[in-house]
Amino acid sequence: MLDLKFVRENPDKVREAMELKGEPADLDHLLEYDQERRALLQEVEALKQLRNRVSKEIGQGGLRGGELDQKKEEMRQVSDKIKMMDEQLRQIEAAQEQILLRLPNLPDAAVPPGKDEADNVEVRSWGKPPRFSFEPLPHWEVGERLGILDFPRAGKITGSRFALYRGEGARLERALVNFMLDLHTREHGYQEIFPPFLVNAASMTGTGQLPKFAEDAFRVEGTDYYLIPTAEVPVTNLHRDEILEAEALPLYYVAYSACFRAEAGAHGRDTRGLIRQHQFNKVELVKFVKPEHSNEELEKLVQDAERVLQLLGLPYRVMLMCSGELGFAAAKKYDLEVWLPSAGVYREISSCSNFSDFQARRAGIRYRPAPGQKAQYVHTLNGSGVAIGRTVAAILENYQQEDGSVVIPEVLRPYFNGRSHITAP
RNA sequence: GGAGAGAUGGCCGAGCUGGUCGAAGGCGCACGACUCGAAAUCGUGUGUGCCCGCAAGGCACCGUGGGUUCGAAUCCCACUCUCUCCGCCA
Repeated sequence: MLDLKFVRENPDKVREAMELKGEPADLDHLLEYDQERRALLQEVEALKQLRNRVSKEIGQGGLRGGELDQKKEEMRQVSDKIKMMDEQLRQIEAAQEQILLRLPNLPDAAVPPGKDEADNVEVRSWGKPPRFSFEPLPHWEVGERLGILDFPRAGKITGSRFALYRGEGARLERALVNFMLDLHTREHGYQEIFPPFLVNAASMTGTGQLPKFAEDAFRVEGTDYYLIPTAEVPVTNLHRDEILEAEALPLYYVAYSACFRAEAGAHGRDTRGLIRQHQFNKVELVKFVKPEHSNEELEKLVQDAERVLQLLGLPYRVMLMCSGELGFAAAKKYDLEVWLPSAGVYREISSCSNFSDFQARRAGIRYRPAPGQKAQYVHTLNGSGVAIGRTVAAILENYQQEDGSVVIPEVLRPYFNGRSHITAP
């Protein structure tokens, strides 16, 4: 959320941001409501002042019979009027809030302007795509031949866009979760969190999923609970409505969670394999930092995510997202894209964003810069460290052998009793 | 699921027979005094948001939402959450 005062004073900047991001919102009405609200507020506050003053007079007991009754009657009418105006005010404020919650964050100055992924900028790449002496198969075929992925059964049990892992496949998924958690907690200084997978509407609003993207989330019928689309939601909201001590910053958290996405509007895209699922696993990195450090913290966050892919030996590139690809809440974002040999393309496997104070303002996450000073909003960041399902896909494809087996990356072998291959039973 | 207790400022905690309560007291914190310096001690100060604005000022907030009243932290109703006990249960 943007600061209303900032919006009022810099409507052009807000408009520019909406255009750059392709995230339109009703700024004109917001500004109208703002004017209306302030005028009404002055009126009603004058009435409240009057009521407070007269009520105090009455309380002091100086008034006698007729005069007392007259004042009470007057104030009764004033109160009625106040009640009406307060209700009006409440409606304006609610309408205003709805628009304000739909205004996108401003892009960071370093973000390249652009419309779609063609305008993203490659920052660096790592590793070389492997050469095959045979035609590499897509990961779902590798997995199905090995008997470790079973999409037909997942479809029977639940429906499309769900996966079932079996045997070494299930173990691979679990190994990756543990490997990533171990790496980030032991070597990168993150504290492990295991959060609830269901959150309330306030939390979804705090990180920006609501109100704008309600159709992307699964909601539990008859409740106020949503299945989390990412651990970012519970972990960022961990400090909702809190004032943190300056010495406590920066805070680094890492969390494994299942993630649930309705994938509304994704009909026909990535219908096969593990790339786009309604439920997938992810290890997420979340940071709370002082505003002046957020961009350097983003760089470190990206490197922490890259480390996962490097240790797994998976070729990838780092892309700086252009304004149009930034999304609603981010000020700056990098994607890590991993090489998928079967399609011959790089696919997103991690997304690392600096949200500046956008989420912090929504969620009321502040810190006190120095004792006695006014609390101000922290900056929040998060990034996948990394998505598990897509990592499985990348491993199956990059490490597949001509005989149908898959080499287990060395760092994962401790989780496989030292074994080096996944082979068909 | 049943019964009871509670929710107050950065934290703890009074107030809850309605007005003198934005709220005692303590802790914490800031500044000052004392000191070579520090601790201890003493003094002063210290919530948030909004409106107006040169300044002064005003309004709101005591879990949330309603109600009663000239006036509500205080009374009434509903809801949420926390704790205790009982039941059920992985």
